[in-house]
Amino acid sequence: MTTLYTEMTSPLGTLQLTADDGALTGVHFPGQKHDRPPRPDWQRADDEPLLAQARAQLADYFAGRRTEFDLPLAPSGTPFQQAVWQALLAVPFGETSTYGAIAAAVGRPKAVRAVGAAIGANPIGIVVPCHRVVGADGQLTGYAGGLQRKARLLALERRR
Amino acid sequence: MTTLYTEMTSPLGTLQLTADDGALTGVHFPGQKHDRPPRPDWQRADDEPLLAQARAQLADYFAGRRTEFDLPLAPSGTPFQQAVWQALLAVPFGETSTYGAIAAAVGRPKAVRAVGAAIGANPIGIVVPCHRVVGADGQLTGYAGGLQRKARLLALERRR
DNA sequence: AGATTCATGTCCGAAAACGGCGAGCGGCTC
DNA sequence: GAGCCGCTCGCCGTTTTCGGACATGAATCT
Repeated sequence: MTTLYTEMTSPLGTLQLTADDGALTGVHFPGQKHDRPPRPDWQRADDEPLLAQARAQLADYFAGRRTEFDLPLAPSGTPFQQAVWQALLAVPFGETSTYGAIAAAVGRPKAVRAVGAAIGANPIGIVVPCHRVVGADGQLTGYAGGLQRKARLLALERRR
Repeated sequence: MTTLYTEMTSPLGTLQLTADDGALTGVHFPGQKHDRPPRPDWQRADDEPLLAQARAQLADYFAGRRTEFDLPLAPSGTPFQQAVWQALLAVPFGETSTYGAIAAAVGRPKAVRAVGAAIGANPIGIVVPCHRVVGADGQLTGYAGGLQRKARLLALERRR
């Protein structure tokens, strides 16, 4: 049950990918909020099949050649968070949703702020498209990697 | 890093021994305060060398044939608790100490009640002789396994 | 229109409560 | 007086509880 990780460069900066037990568990910009700095008991594994595959799909995404990811995911979090992240996966490339819509989707229409917090804690950036959630009035309210990056991701998806 | 455990019968009731990674981590009377009920991810291992050895030494102790234990111990706790439990090991068979004396021994002469709490949380009963600590006036103030058992342990040690 | 209120899960820090104590003090007995 | 309770209060690490801050938004009130 060792944790494996690798890194890659993207138009938005370095990305760190983490995998546990055959499933992707993290995609972070180093230094972002809630990031997971590599620990000594982790093992760097650039050539591990899953990590290599993830890196390739992300590269394709940034190059505009891919709109969906096909990877085994295993983010760790509370049941509520799991539900929220699951709901995020249903927001398609190029579209956006709102915190209220996600809250409704998980059956807690009033837990809007809680949804905000859960989305903020999303450990698998980009692949779990937390950047596609905006305020009810369309405003980009926040992003763990910085609003700048959120805007550029949305622009990238709009461009197609 | 799997947890192994076994059981044995003693004059004071059933004892449950737990071991992790080559060292003893617990000796409990099932049902006592702060006990650790076996979990599904534990593995019963009556014949594991360390556990068998511990069982034998405890049997000798109850039979009056042994006054000291020789086992690798690894109780898990806070630094303060570790210090207190370490100090307990210095109280010899047949003698008693007081909460105040232990407090002084760990360099916190005034942390008497804290010492009481730490001793109460001792995960390795009998082997780490928390039963040898009594009140300043000689009163048996408490024991996770019940005062009854504390009294009988002290009687056993006095008998020799 | 703008300001205020409230609902809601999780994390985090602060604050309070809780003990397997023991010294000190005031009253009581003889 | 000299002991002997018995009460009160300070001590301190750990655990539990509590209060706020958050990647919000609909409804209600000026």
